[in-house]
Amino acid sequence: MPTTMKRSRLNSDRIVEGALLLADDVGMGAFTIRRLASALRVGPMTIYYYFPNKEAIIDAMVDAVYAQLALPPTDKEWTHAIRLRCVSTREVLKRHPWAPPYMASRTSPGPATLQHHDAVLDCLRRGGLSLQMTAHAYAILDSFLYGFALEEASLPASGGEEVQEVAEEMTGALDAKRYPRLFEFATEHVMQPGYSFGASFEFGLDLIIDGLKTASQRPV
Amino acid sequence: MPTTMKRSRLNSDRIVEGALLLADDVGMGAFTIRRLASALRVGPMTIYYYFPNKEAIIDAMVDAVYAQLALPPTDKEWTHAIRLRCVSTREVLKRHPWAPPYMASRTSPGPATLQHHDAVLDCLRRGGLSLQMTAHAYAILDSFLYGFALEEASLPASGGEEVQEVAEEMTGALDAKRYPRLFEFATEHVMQPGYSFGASFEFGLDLIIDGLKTASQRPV
DNA sequence: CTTCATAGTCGTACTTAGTACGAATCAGGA
DNA sequence: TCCTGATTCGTACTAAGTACGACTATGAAG
Repeated sequence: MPTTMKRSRLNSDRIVEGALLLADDVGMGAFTIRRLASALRVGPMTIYYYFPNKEAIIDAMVDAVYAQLALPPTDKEWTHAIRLRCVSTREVLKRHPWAPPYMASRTSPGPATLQHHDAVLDCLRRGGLSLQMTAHAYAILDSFLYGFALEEASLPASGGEEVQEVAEEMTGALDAKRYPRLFEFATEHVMQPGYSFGASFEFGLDLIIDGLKTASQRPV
Repeated sequence: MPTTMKRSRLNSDRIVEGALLLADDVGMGAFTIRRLASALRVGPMTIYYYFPNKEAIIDAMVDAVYAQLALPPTDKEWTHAIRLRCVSTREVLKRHPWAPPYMASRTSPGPATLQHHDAVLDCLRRGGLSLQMTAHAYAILDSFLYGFALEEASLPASGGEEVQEVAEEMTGALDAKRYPRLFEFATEHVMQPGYSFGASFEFGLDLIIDGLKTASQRPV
């Protein structure tokens, strides 16, 4: 064994990788240096050889998330390209439900973050949108993406029938007289078979992209 | 002085009030029981007479935020009523930039929260939207509101020219060759006089409401 | 093969949090 | 006056982030 030593050496990438797994698993509330170190089987202080502080680790985590987002393909019409990028973003954010608040609030973007933004801006500009319309489009789309991910993150594993079960519990404790519409909504929609919060994602995404397309075709 | 004693007694409302002020001021990262107690001029443990733990305080804070949101007026067309409610929500969230992640993720809603949701659902249903379309509308609108507030919260006091200054700093450290579109966007749009991120809010809100109106008028 | 500089790792300890436990205080009624 | 329940808080335990400096292993120089 020439350069590979018995216990593979630690490095920043391995730390970020472990950090993502830990955050995905326990959430940022329980994400601590000590737990991260423990997961990596090193002492807590070892982390500080590679990162100056916890903030820097979170910065790197956020950039690692951006790196997973599909860039809008350059050979498609901008509406289709952006749609693919947004669907990909939603998939990634489902894997990293802790991420949206951190993605929206970082002030020191990493290289993957910059590259991603540059690619999205390029897609919109090449699609013929004005700078003003590009700004609107990007703000609206990302607000929707972050907000939707935020809401989806609080749902119980949005796949199965757990949503219905939770809804049943909550509805039981609900005053049907005081909140008739909530009651109606819960019993006649959420608790129905086939209900899926996620279904609103594609509907909303298409609604927004259609609106942007129309607006961008309007004369000044 | 009959019932009013020298030092007004503490109570849950006063605690929540102080908690909102503190969180608005220092953010949730620095929001601690000790600081809250200090601001209220009591010992840290006094808080625990009124709330079982920090989580319960945050629940109460979130409900207090919901209590500030204007309900959609019942005597207007649903699109106008919802629009007013959304504009109000955005104003409130600007005052409480810490709130969106907490509002989206609470699992024990308070009375103001329930009432608000009930009123919004009522507005949409009375406007003729199907349950399915109501679900879409609510999910999309709130995603947009939370996401937009989340992004706006990370901006430097979105009013003045600080945005331009920060943009100039960031642009200075930016590789214009590697990220040409970011560079273009920063120099030719963000740093221009009159730029305002917030301007995208009303544009996006109207785009979404228009889309919802159109969709709700389509046959099944 | 020994020696040593260096990269990498961690033991210890200080500071700040949340909060359990129970003692101290204070107001009003008996 | 004395008791009782409502408040308030002092003390202390546990868990974090992280400064500081010591310890170790590895590969280069002699």
